[in-house]
Amino acid sequence: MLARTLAGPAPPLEPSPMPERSPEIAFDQPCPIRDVLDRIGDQWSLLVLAALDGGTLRFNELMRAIGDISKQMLSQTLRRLEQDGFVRRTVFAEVPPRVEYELTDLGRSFLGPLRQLVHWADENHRDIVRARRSFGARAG
Amino acid sequence: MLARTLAGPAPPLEPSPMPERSPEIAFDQPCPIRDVLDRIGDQWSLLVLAALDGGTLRFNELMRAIGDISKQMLSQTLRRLEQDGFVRRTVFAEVPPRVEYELTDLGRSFLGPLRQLVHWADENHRDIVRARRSFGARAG
DNA sequence: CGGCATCCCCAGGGATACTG
DNA sequence: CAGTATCCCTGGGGATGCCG
Repeated sequence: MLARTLAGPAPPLEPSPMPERSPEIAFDQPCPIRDVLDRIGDQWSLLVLAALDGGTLRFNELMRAIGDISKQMLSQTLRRLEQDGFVRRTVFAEVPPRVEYELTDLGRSFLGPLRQLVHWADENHRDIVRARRSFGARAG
Repeated sequence: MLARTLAGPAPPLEPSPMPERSPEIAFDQPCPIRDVLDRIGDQWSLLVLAALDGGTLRFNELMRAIGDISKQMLSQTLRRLEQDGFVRRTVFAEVPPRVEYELTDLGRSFLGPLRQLVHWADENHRDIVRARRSFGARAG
């Protein structure tokens, strides 16, 4: 299946007609990209990462910052991000309890490519909306 | 909600509490990024785009290329990508019917940022897997 | 061949209540 | 405050069949 293609070695910025396959790569997940995208591709992970880009936040601060996320989802999302090494969780032995979340180096390094994507989205959103409209005009 | 932050030109490094919603912000989608991500963030869009990076393909060729996608999902994914202007669909009046899919300029331009992300995923996948394992060691 | 329509199932996720 | 446990329901998406 094509999943392998996405996992190719280096992303040539030049248009390369032949995507090379690396036959020997097969760890836990068949495709690193699918693996990564399955995580950050969910409804909330990117929002959480973006929120933490501003600095350390506590659980409820994150809830308020994102606004429309449930406790359960925030909790689950944070655990996964922590698990994958994007986020560091620090518990303070206080009363009432305090837990702080912050980006790790890995998490911060991810924001680079992410910003590229965000930038592209910003730049091209108008075109997309326009395409969508004109498509709506042609079809129903 | 935080969605706006992702759409901003430059993410504010100051922790800016935005507890209130902006009721007036409502184009088609509240946030370009959410809008774009909701599309390409699904299970299949990126795979389709990657497949078409190699060149024009027909419907069944795409099915075979991706391998584990159903007709319905491929059809739906292609329609959305076409709708958003990433993909061009060409129907040939032949018997049997022939339909070809190819990337538009917009679609191709998107592969730039995408490759950055792919590159990052490739580079850091090992670290992620490692983090995941060590987390599994600490917790259950 | 290239799809849309239909059926059907189950897991993702919201709401709520409870705990440390 | 910072979660976990439980319930419940919706809709995403697979399988299949039909049509141009």
